[in-house]
Amino acid sequence: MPKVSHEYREARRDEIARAAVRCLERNGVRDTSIADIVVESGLSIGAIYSHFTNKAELARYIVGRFLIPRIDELEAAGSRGDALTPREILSEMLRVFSDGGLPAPLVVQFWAEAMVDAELHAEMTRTAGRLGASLTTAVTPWVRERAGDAASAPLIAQQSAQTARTIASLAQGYIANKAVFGPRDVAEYVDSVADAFGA
Amino acid sequence: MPKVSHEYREARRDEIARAAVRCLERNGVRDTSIADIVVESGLSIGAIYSHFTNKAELARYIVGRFLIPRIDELEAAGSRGDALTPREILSEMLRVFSDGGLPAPLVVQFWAEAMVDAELHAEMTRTAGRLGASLTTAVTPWVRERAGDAASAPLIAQQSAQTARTIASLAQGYIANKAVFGPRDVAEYVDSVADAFGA
DNA sequence: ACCTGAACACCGTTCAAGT
DNA sequence: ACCTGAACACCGTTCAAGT
Repeated sequence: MPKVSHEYREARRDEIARAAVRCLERNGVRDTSIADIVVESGLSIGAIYSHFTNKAELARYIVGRFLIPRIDELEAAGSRGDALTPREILSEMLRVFSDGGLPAPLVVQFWAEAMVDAELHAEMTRTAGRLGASLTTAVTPWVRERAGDAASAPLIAQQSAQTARTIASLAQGYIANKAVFGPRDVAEYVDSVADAFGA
Repeated sequence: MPKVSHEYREARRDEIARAAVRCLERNGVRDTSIADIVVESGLSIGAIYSHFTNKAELARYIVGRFLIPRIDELEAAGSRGDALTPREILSEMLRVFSDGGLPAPLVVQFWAEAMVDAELHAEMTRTAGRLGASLTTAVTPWVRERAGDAASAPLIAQQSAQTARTIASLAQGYIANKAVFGPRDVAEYVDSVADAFGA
């Protein structure tokens, strides 16, 4: 396969995906039709269907294309930092998700789509698995420090995974709450969690 | 308006709503059509449209009908209890949302619908407002106790509202996480939050 | 007043035909 | 190979007509 052709194809897919995201931000998942994306992109129905087998695959591409770089940022932040606390990891994660990321209502709509589209659910589980691994890695030093020398490696691994899932939950809680009730300062949220659930 | 007629009408709406919920639990919001509800209920298209102006109003009715009793339960629990901690309030709230309530994936799908349907969003904001008020009431004694005698009433009210929003966020986080990644024990989640964010 | 179901506008997707 | 757009099956909703 010639390289130029591959690059052209990727560029075309990106062009379509970016047009789709503009529609999604304007009207939400439910109210953007293929016809809207046709108009926004200036292409034709057939052109879109020659690059994506269906609307769900386009959604999957968008999730991968726009979310994975953010996960990479988080992973980088996690691996360069040393013994970050869950609070710091959550703050970092929400920073990644809030400024310039996909808008919160759109993230919630993707969750909902994933409940219904098995392929999208698989794609999300895959990306979320990477995210979970990053979070687990990032939180392990903190867990080890608190557990003391007596703790076995499997115990630390299990506790790290559990804490990572909790951090992911709190991030999801922030996003869902923001989507339904409007914006909230990240620092205020994290402080409030610590304040209400501390000790 | 004669009472029997009103009761008949309410019963009919309930019959339709229950048939709809059976479809929703089986196939999700996106994959249940009016035609499905027609089959499930044994009625006709027109019968449904003579009781609900459209699909969104049916969704709104379902939210009100099935969620409000749960909120009332929570309110009752909050007002009979004295100085519950945020942990206890969150546990109580999740208990209400988990056993026998609407399944988590369905709740997420309703959030997504609300992003797109203004009327449903208004209905959700209204029910969520009541929930927020209940949570605020429930958490106020705890906030007051911690603040000490020096704290002014407006400060306590503001902090109670803030804590209530945080509890709601954590509940949403639990629901979203459960919907995407599968079930998790409520007590384990709450303990893990306290453990990771304590002190 | 409640209900019926054919009809309508619109949706995602396909596919024969063009370049 | 990429693209076109008419055609198709299906969706939510309407409405003239029945009881």
